[in-house]
Amino acid sequence: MSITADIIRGHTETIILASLLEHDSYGYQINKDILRKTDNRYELKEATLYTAFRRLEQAGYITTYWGDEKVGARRRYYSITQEGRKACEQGLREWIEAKAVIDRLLELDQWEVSL
Amino acid sequence: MSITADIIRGHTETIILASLLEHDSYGYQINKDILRKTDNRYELKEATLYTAFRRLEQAGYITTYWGDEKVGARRRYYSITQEGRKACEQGLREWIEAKAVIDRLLELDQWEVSL
DNA sequence: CCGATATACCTTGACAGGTGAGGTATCTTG
DNA sequence: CAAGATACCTCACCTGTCAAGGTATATCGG
Repeated sequence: MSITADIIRGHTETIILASLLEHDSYGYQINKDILRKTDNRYELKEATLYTAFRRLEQAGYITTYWGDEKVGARRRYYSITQEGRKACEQGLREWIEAKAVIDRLLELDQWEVSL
Repeated sequence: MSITADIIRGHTETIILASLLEHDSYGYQINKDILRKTDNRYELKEATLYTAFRRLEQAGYITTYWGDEKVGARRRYYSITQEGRKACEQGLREWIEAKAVIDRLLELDQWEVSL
């Protein structure tokens, strides 16, 4: 896990929201999805994940319900709300903007050859 | 200033180091440069800037000296060290990596059409 | 059957970086 | 002479991350 936390910090919520866009999911699964999508390069810490869920719920961006597993550990599912979709889109916009700004500031073109 | 702090958080030090790559500079100037480079979209808060300088100095990434202005307010200049250059390059690598990871997680391609 | 591992959830306290609010001093310009 | 720009700085507070701890169930090899 070479990616330092502070680099990702602030994107956590958008990442979680984005993972709920297509279908409801639960904590463990969301994290495994992240791991898979990034070819094992990144994974949220559990504490980070669950505190983010609480924030998102409080903000009205997600709702939650318990799954009815007959077998195995119980699962708490999360569902993105309409407001959550808006927030996700907003987060994405901010990401695109931030990316442009940081790229500009790090003057990527200066280095690209040698990296 | 639409870019939220947490999005930039963690890049501050790399941004400052990058601004010192070509020539020494001082706090106020560095911030104005950032403002100019980003077309007034982004600017570091002064408190953020100066605390970052202290960290960078402590880490041995920059050295500092007072300018000999005959007129106007005094300026404290900063100079990037060899280690600072390495750290900057490392920060840039991390940025490139993080960018790829976040892009993947936000599945940018899903949206790009509508954004 | 027992230990290890995977699945699945959760909380707490500590820590680090960002920042609002406050301060100092000099120079320019109307 | 007041206002604003230049230029520096610190402190206390806030927020997100995370190590460390906890709970419970299922599977699988030996």
